[in-house]
Amino acid sequence: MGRGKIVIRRIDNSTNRQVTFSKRRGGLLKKAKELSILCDAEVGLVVFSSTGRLHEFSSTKLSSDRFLYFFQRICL
Amino acid sequence: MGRGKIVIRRIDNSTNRQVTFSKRRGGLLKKAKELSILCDAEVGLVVFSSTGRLHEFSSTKLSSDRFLYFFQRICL
DNA sequence: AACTATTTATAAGA
DNA sequence: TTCTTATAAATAGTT
Repeated sequence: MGRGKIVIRRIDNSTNRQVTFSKRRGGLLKKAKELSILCDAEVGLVVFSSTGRLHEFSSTKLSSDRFLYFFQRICL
Repeated sequence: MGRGKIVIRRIDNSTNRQVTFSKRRGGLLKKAKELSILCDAEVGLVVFSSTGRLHEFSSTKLSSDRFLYFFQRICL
């Protein structure tokens, strides 16, 4: 979406990468919230930038047991 | 996006809600993957449907310490 | 499950 | 870097 079509690969230029990160991070959070509201779903979202900082998390409180199930799938 | 503009509120009709869930779940996962690739970011995404089933999770393996930090923010 | 009219997101540019 | 806008992409309603 935008003035030109892009290929999905790591953006080399760090300034451009930062700008794109800010824009798309916001868009992703918005869509996560919309999905949870429209469809009555629990949604958890975590985004760590390449510098290691946590920038966003979900709008929804997940139950601990569901989160731990997620943990097992993602980390173990 | 679509034939008409919608208001972001719970979709009452369960068939429509299921269809929208399937469409938007796919779109959200795609965008999560794109963000992680384009911006070299770690992204974790969990979506539980209203029936309680885990349908998606992130394309990225998060480190346990980052995940536990996320856990503290979301669940505690 | 496909289609397409429209809305929405966003890549470049100012 | 914040705002704008042309264009790509997602998707709501339809078949």
